[in-house]
Amino acid sequence: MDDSEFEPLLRSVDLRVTRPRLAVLRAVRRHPHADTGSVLAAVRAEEPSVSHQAVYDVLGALTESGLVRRIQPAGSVARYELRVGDNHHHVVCRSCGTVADVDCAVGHRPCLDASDSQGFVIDEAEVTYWGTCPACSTART
Amino acid sequence: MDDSEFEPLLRSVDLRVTRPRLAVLRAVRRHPHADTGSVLAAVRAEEPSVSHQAVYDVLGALTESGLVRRIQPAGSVARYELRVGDNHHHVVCRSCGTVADVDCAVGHRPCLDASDSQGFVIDEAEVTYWGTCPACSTART
DNA sequence: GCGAAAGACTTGACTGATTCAAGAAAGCCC
DNA sequence: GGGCTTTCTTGAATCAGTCAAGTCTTTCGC
Repeated sequence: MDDSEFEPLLRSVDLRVTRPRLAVLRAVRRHPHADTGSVLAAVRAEEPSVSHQAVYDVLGALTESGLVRRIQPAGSVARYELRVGDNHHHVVCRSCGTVADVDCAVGHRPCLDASDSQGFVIDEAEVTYWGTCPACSTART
Repeated sequence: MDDSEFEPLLRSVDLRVTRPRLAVLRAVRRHPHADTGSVLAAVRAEEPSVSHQAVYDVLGALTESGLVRRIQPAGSVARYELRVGDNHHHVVCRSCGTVADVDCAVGHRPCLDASDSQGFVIDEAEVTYWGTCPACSTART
């Protein structure tokens, strides 16, 4: 409900402050790992006239500027979360697709030094853990 | 061209040996990291009458049985490679989407022990490196 | 080898996330 | 407040992937 932090955030990356953008940021903060559809629904709860295209545009702009982080586990649509400074990773449930945050076991950037990078200039190492969430583990028993 | 190895492979996982399946396996071996469309094209080069649905079905079956591995970096369609025993990872070019193999820096399963797994039962840790491939690095200069 | 049962393939339609394009509206600097 | 630029709305299109129904193959017992 407190947008005071989002406004300067947007300005800091040279993005104009608009109602749709603030609404998207709020939605992403309240629903971590939400997909575009969920963000759209959350945004419309407070700003009914926002178009789905606007949400795509905004999420794209925020991702490009680094304010939000886009993740897309195999078999899933794109999901978004507020970019926080830490380099955390994600666990994805193979059964229901739920995503949860996981701090990296290694204190610092994990495995960032590939032994043989094939000449690629690597700038990020993304780790995705796959498994079964508590709910699905129980259900399967 | 030597299918002698694929036939027992299919039987070992209780899959019937069919022309489409052998063709898909050959295609995946010859084109590592190929997407479904490329696999379809390669398959049709030798088996013109194979339907696109068959390729989806076959890739699904092979993935499920563990003979091939499906990877899907964010923003990319699904890509496939022959499952080899090693636990290698991938570098993806942010610019052109090219995928290359990378041996893991850590000798064994990297980061598989998440510090806090949120109650998830984790069975795999997937690492994706993001960066710029040699060709795109050069082009951008 | 032969025939039945199960599994796999073909055909054709459909879904749903994401993107493209053109014009209207709003934010920002002076 | 005026005007330029960016952003948003509207509406259509694309494209990977999926669904469904019916036909053909592979397998396996005899």
